[in-house]
Amino acid sequence: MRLYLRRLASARILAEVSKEPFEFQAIRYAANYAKIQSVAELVSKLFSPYIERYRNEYDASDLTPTERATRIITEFLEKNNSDKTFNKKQRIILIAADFDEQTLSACAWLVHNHVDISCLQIQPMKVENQLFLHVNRLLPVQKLDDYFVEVADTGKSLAKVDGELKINRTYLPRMDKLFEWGIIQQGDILSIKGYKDSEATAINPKNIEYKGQKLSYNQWGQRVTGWSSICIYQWAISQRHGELLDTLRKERLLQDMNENEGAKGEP
DNA sequence: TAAGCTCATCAAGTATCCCT
DNA sequence: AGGGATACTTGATGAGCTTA
Repeated sequence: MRLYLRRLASARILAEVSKEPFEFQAIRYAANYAKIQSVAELVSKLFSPYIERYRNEYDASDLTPTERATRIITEFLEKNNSDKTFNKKQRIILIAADFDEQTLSACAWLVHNHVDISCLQIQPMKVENQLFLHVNRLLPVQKLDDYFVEVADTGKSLAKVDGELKINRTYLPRMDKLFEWGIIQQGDILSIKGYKDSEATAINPKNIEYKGQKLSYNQWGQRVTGWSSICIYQWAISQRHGELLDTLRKERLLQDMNENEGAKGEP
């Protein structure tokens, strides 16, 4: 944490020295780092020089900075089960004691245009002899809708049986929501798990192009597998993410749930 | 024997048509 | 235009099968 705060301070100083607003600096960093494709590239361009420079922060050992950097990153990715999704998506989180109106306005516009950027206000607090950090998420704003528990969130939906409402099935987000969340984008390549030559290009939430033909997602899945029916989310893999759509939407739901709980738990 | 996988079934959602 | 009936599409579910 200490190291992190010092880096934050460095970034702030850098922003002040360069006279560049720090939100734009963050975007520039995200865009630059988005080009990094592999752990080796990350190690050689960033982490190894960092270890070389701040050698005293690490325990003495026989490892070279490159070996040490590679080991740290690989262990981190394995521990977080992220080795297959390494640097597939960039997220910008701006943290400061306060934000000026121009920064908030620029970030709000980016959020509105589906850029994954958040503004967190962090203020240290002292209550009696204890120190706390008060974290307040300023952007994206918490919508009233986010506090409603939807049918999908409960994991079950209601169905009419013999004139009575009964809980009978789960209802998970569908293609339109996956597009809205950016999990699938126009032009993304999808394939069916275990089926060669099943690659197709996403057109919109309704259609996908497969071998020059515009089909629904289900039609595509049925055609590739030869089955009479398919739950496409459990079979379609996004090449960009390297994961099943079902996994991706569940991860997103979990992330939303955690963020909501975090926001509700704030003082 | 438990866990995971496959795939058909069928309820729910959506689109279209037709009647008023 | 509105609403009811019908057809079509979607996808959660669970039975049966396979694997460890």
